[in-house]
Amino acid sequence: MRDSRRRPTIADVAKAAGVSKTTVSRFLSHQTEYIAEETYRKIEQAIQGLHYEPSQMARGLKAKRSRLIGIIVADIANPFTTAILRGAEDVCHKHNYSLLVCNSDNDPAKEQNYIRTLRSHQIDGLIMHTTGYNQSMLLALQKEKTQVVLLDRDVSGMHVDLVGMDNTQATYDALNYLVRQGYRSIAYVTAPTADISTRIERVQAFRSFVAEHGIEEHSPVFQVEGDQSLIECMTAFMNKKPVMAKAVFTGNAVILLKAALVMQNLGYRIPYDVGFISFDDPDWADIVGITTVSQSAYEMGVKAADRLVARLGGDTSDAKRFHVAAMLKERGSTPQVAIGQSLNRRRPS
Amino acid sequence: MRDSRRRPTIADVAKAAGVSKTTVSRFLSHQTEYIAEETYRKIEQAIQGLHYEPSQMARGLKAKRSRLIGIIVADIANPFTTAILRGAEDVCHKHNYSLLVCNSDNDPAKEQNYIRTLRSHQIDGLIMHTTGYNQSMLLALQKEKTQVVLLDRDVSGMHVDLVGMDNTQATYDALNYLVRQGYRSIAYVTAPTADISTRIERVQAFRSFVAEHGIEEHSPVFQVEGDQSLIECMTAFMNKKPVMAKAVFTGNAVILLKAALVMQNLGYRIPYDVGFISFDDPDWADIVGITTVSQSAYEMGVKAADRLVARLGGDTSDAKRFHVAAMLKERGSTPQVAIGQSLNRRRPS
DNA sequence: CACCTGTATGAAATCGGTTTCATACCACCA
DNA sequence: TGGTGGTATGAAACCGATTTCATACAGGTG
Repeated sequence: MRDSRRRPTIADVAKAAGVSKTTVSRFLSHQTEYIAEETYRKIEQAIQGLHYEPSQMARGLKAKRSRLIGIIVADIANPFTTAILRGAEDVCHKHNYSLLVCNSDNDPAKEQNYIRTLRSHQIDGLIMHTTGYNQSMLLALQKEKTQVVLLDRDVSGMHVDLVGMDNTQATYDALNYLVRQGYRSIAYVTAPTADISTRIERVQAFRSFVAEHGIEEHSPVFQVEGDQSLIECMTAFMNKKPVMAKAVFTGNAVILLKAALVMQNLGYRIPYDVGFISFDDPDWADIVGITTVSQSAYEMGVKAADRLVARLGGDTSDAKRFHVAAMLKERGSTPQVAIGQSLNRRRPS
Repeated sequence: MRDSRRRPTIADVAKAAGVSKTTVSRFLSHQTEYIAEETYRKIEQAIQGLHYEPSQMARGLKAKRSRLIGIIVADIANPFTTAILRGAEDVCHKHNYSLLVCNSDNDPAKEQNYIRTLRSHQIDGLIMHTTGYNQSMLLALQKEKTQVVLLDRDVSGMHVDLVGMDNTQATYDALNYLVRQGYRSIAYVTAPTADISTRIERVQAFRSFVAEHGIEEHSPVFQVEGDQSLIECMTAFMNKKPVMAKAVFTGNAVILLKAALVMQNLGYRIPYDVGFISFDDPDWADIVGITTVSQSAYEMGVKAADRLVARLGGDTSDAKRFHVAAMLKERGSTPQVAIGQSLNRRRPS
């Protein structure tokens, strides 16, 4: 007599169906070629009757597959991350994988910790939105046949698929647009670049662009950490002479929000006193009217998970870089201004 | 000779340290009472040298604990959900649990599917932001000693901890505030209530309140599904005579955003033509200036995970309901208006 | 009839840990 | 000297699946 407080095992099913564990196992893994119809039905009934569900743990132990995919994201509060999660989750679910979600908070130590945990759970694959610091652990993971796909950010020395975007191109596109709109003093505001490839590439692109266009003197890069430094940077930027059409270009939606709030608190109005553009495209950009460089994060999550599932399915083609398209979404925060037009240019009466 | 492409096992460690698997296992589970200092050191070194990490799969198989906690959320794109995830993740990480995140999309069938999957992964506990329909499966899970904590939404007949808020009270607080501000025609806009307890409670509270205050005639409840029906509802509400101070009360941040956009597209301005208030408190409410009923979702996530961890730690006290405080955050979208004041009351020149 | 082949099934080993039970050693005591 | 008890360790069973290998039976062939 089985009691219902214990999960049924394959042995219970075997007994109920009057066959051996082996046969049940064959049924479970769809090796039905040599199973008699009669037997098949009996097993089917036993499983239904017992509400049997095979244990992934036991399964994975022998088969060395857990059907778990780990994903380490840098900041779970960021809408960019959320969209990625949704994309990855959709794909994983479709292929019967489950997602172990970890939030590194952009902290390399926490990230390392999570890599260990995920390894202990025998994840089949890992989607990595990395801080960029844990190269050696990732290489070791890879050597143990755990598939890795990098998302958005690169890790030097890793020869794996990467799904991201062309940051240099996107930065140039945004800046070209701003210049066309008449802005000649642009501040790029980002979290500290640290070892994060995306941020580094964007800052480099920004610096090249403003140098090429001769506006580097009025176009600073601010690496801000914490609210106080943001306030100081914004204040300094807005006070800098000579007054001319200024715009703030933020590196992601979290900073965008903070920067916009700071501006508001300092008494500046968007776009009357300062233009705004940002990487990422949070859903609220629509209602506030912020021009953005949208990188379909959902698509990135989908693509990364797709690549991982393909690798797990035996795809051994060369590691590749996949770029999702960046799209400039023009909204009210970057109106056309006369070149060199000064601050307070169109504040409504 | 072990090759580095195979993960080291406890047997490898035992061999390297010159002891038995048993002793290593004791070391791993901190039963160090009877381990000689010399032995302890040798094991420690072997583990370090091999980069050994015990397999949770193998561990869990015998010990019947996976150190996995499942969480099924209704909508991963909702900032409310994100905040919950962050809270739950923080707690789980602290207690060395990992989070299996599933997104039901408010679809009972998908939810059921996920419950099965999580069961197959032998989760130790489940945090459930439920569609409300899968009571029997949850009861079965519970019978198998999987701890369940409900989040935000109730499931009838389940005797487990629930972390949520006092929806009736919060609804009354918000409506009392609106009435004090002078609004007499309030539309409550929600996704279809279906079997979701939170939504049902709020709608009931809304109906009671408007009846008690004699404003039910001008205060409809809209259960909207899809953008088209939202447009129709908003149009009807704004056109309804007699014109008087109107406000829209949305059931969550996702609908808030949609409704606000619809209003904007219809040419109405917030708050000049219509007041806005909403449940949830997305980060962008600050910059747009939307008054909200904030229910610290992060705290809810933390509390739910805390309860679950406590239960897993052996807490067998009676199932309880935990209410996080709701807080009215007054912002620009609900200015004081003269009672009965009509539409377009303060549109700026 | 002996032999082979294809079909259908089961016994037992295995995965990497934990747990139970046994035991060897030493010190101490009567 | 023999018994007792605490310390330190290991052999083997076990968890619930998969996988390898063996085998029983039916029907066809020379």
